[in-house]
Amino acid sequence: MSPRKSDSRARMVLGAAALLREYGASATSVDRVLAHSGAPRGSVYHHFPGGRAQLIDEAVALAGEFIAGLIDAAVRAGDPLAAIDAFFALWRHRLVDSGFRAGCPIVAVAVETNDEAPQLARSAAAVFARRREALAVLFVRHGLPEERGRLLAVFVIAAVEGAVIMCRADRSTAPLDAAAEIHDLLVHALRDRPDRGHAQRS
Amino acid sequence: MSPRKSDSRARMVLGAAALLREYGASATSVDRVLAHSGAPRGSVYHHFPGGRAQLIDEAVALAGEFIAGLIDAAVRAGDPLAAIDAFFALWRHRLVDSGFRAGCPIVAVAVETNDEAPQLARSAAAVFARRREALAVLFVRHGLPEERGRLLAVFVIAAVEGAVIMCRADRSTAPLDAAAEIHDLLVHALRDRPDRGHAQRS
DNA sequence: GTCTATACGAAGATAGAC
DNA sequence: GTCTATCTTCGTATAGAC
Repeated sequence: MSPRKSDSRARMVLGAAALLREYGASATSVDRVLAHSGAPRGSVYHHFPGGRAQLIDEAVALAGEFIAGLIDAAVRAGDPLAAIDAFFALWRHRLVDSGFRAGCPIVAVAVETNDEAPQLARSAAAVFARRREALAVLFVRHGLPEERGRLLAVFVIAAVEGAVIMCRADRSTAPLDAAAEIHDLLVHALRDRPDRGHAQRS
Repeated sequence: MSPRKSDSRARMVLGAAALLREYGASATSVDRVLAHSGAPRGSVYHHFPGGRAQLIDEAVALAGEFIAGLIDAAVRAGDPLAAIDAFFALWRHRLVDSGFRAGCPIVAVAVETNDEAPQLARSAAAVFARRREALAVLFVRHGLPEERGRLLAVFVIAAVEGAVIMCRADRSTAPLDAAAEIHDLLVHALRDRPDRGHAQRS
């Protein structure tokens, strides 16, 4: 768009993503993004005509694509179980490295979003959907039936996101470790067991 | 404490919990709680000397105990699997009834909490721990070994919380439905399969 | 693209009367 | 227990110069 690449614009989006992880969506104000990224105050609405909402939205898209891209790369590399392990390990390292202050920026936006900013909810939903699909491919490649792969992808994404939240609150990686351990058992069980009919729920 | 029971105080705590569910922690301002609960503005700091932080804290404790109490009641009633189904159903109904606006208030606080309000993180952690223990009892009663029951409790709580977040973003109960379906398979698998040694992760 | 200055609202919290 | 100011800080956003 611009005649030359803007450095401060990219730094603002990265800074916004970092603040989303550590402080949540509401606390990610324009002022704090500027302070964190060192970008100049005067050009905020030049780079982001949509104001703060646009900035957050781009940060969500960037952070979302980063994770989904990792999963895609793992699919191409061809070792599904190692890829899932890496997925758990990524969050574990982020938690520890940040002193248990960093969580998932997508979750932060999804939880704090309300009717006044519907676009942010849609962006968060798109990131979740993208991630689910990438992970489902991984499970199917690992030998699960397609339907089970999709269901399991939802379950695993949900469990990881929930575990990260609990890890932050507990200041411990124990919830994520427990989830990883159960996950191993789960994948083996779903691959080995025949698909019996299951009870219908109300 | 007071010579007679205060009505507006309880209404404020309930109102705060409702706002936490629908709008998140940062959006749960004292003003909004007052407007939502119809409580008088003048007595806020009489009832809550600790200010807004104390109000949120009590709302977290109240909402947390409500869910944990449901699980406890299910344990006493003696039908573990029905109890878990009810656990999933509770969230499903809350989502649908609120037009997919309501989430988990504990998650909201946990995600938005930062270093300036460390007590809130501790309160959220306590609620999660309480819920994990109640659910672990349920699984052990269902026939799982104690260690697996504890691990599975963490996993299921995490998956439900994560699924609720995704349901809100997607405006659909599909993630929660998928989690419930996988959960059935998981419980059966972990009860039936012998406890093999599993690979150590870094 | 970047600057300073400023308008405007909402938030938490306190003071002092009743 | 409840009322009505009021203080201060912080947030988004805009205006207009450079």
